[in-house]
Amino acid sequence: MPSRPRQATPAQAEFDTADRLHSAAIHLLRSLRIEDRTSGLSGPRLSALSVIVFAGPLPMSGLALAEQVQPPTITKLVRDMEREGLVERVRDAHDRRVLMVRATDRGRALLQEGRRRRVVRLAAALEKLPVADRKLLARAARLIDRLARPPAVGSRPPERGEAP
Amino acid sequence: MPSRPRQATPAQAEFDTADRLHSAAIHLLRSLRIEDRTSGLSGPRLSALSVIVFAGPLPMSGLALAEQVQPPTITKLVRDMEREGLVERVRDAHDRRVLMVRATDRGRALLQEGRRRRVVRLAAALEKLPVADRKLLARAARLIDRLARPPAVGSRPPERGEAP
DNA sequence: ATATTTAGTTAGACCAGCTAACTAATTCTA
DNA sequence: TAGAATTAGTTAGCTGGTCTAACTAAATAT
Repeated sequence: MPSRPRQATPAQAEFDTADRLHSAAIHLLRSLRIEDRTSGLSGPRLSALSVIVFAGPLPMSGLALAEQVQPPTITKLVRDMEREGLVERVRDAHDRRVLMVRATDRGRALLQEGRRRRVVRLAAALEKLPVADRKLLARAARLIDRLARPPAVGSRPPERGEAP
Repeated sequence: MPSRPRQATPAQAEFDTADRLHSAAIHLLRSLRIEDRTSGLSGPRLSALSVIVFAGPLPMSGLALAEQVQPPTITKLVRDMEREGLVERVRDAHDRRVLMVRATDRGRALLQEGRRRRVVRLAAALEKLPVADRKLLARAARLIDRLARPPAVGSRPPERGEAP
């Protein structure tokens, strides 16, 4: 979609790259979403469950922060996942306002499976690429994720269980 | 969120990369979506409008194909964008079943502006990266987009205005 | 002339996100 | 220490994007 008429804007190259990344992300997620119906785990759920499993039990607010969404979004997400037995909410003893979320065994198991399903097609496509391209994408993935969390840059104390 | 226990699976490295790309795409789009409210153009709209502008007037079905979504999704998307004066639908004279979609001047103008808005934060972040990283991301964006359109691979003739 | 195929829409569902307004628990302060 | 302010989370209600199933209308094939 890019390849628009060049104008003498500063940072035109960066703009184009940003634009292409944007499109690529949309198309990537759309193509992955095909697997949702069978796996029962959408992208956002998979992503949240992943945080819950690997960043240990954490408060609702922590999850909202990690996922970069507003609290009500997390309320709904966790409520639905709780209904399906993937996570549990436990009232914190020290501060009875906070609810700690943790994964159930079933949640842990489904994370593996769901992730495999959702990502397997992409992984298969990756296998067909030349080694250099695969390496490039591995590095790019890390870069993008760092780039995509601008409010956090340098300002958010690392969450429990988060890589330093 | 990856960094899971290594198992001796074939293609473990590709799986991890795919997983990371998945997360990165989710977080990227979430971070970009913040600009939506001000621009009036969400990701999907921006993406569709971009196709309409640069791939010229095209039938609804062509847009659905390009965007990799089902026809009803396009019906709604285009209907809403038409309401806002961004695109028009014209009955094709030769085959009166098909509706050609084309951008209005207003649509064209808003595309520029909306894209700028939505992507400007990311572009700014890119500018702060070392040159090598920027180049890497530019290449990665193209790779990802190609990867993410598996049904089209090799089968779709390049659209007008699309880089060859 | 009818049957089949194709393009698009409508209806109805679901999920993910938001803001605004609320409750309950905690902490601050006068 | 009583009341005010803050914090954690929920509820209600909206928008948007996506899907499938069932439909209409036009074109094509038998």
